[in-house]
Amino acid sequence: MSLTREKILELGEELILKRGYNAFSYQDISSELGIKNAAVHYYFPAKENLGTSIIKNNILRFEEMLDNMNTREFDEWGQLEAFFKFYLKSNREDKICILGSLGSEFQSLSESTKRELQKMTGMIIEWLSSILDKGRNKGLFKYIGDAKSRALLILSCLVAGLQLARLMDKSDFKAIHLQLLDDLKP
Amino acid sequence: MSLTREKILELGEELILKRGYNAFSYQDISSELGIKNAAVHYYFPAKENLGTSIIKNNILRFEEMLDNMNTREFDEWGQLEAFFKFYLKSNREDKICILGSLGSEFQSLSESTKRELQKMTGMIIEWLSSILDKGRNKGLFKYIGDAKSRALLILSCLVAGLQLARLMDKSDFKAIHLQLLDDLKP
DNA sequence: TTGCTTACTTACTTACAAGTAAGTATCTTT
DNA sequence: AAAGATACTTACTTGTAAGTAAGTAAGCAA
Repeated sequence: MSLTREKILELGEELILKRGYNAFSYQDISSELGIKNAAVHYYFPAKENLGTSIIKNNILRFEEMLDNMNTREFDEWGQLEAFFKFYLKSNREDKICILGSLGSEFQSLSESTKRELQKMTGMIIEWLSSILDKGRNKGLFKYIGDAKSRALLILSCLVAGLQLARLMDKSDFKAIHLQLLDDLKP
Repeated sequence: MSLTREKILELGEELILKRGYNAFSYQDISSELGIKNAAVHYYFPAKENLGTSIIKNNILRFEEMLDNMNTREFDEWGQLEAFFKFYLKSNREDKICILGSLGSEFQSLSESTKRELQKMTGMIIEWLSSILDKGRNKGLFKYIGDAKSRALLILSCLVAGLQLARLMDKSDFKAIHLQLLDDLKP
């Protein structure tokens, strides 16, 4: 794997999370990395290829996180906290979540980028639903309604929590985070 | 007040809510309205003026909604439902909320647009906190924690609920909406 | 009736974003 | 040693976004 390619992916992701997909250009990437515009096109012929690859990368990292939690035998609280930790880090770094960033510009994305984003969102919701379901069955969590609705609600809180906290006050995310935890406690 | 100016504001808002601030141009507006590019610049010299004016307009409409609810003496449930109704309508129209749309591209906005967005968000959170507080004191609502944290959590659910529902399935927003209501019932 | 304001249009500039075609240096394989 | 393949650069094209300067037609006001 090429180091330059990885740097482009990393910086592209950072730009999406900080400024938004339509607010950055290949020039932003090439000048920051000290390469030429065409070098970015060499790895990602069109911007939609870069966008789609960044999501695929996120899917891979999500799957790695799940594998890691499985091998280390995290219980449902542990898994939820690991997931939350990811958002707490984003909050510290003034980044939002990729679902919220690309979701807000959804209609302006290419079909392949849209599909990849839907795939990733679907995976997260499914995983979150399953651990909420298992955790409640074990008596670890308490909540009203079905697991999928609760997963949608919690994920929404995290996604827009980052957006609102970046806009208003970083500490607002901590408040949301604590409320989410308290609400789930039996 | 000019009709053209109002049409530009309306269409500009729709474009922000459907595609995103950085994904539309003055050309999109002028061609749709059958006017020239420069006519849009006549009312809004720079794009940031348009962005800021759209938010100011939203603040006005929010204040009108509050006035209306006050004169009609809505109780706290009624006020909350009126607010939710706004989001349900956006969901039907495949629009997201202006807070989430501009919030996701926050770092790319001009200082005046940022300030206006912060003002609007602050007003909404303050209002939501106050009715959650009053409603709980009257025994209408039940929730854990302080009113402001609860307001942040509920607003986050609405904001990202629209984003996720547009991305995945429109009916997902209904699920989130019902959960929010159930969670507040005493 | 002259002049001022409003609401635009015409015609342009500047800049930048996206993308491409062709060339080149280096390493790698046959 | 010749022929790819890899990883770029040089130099360009095309399109579009943002913005502006100057002009104009219509209405209204003194």
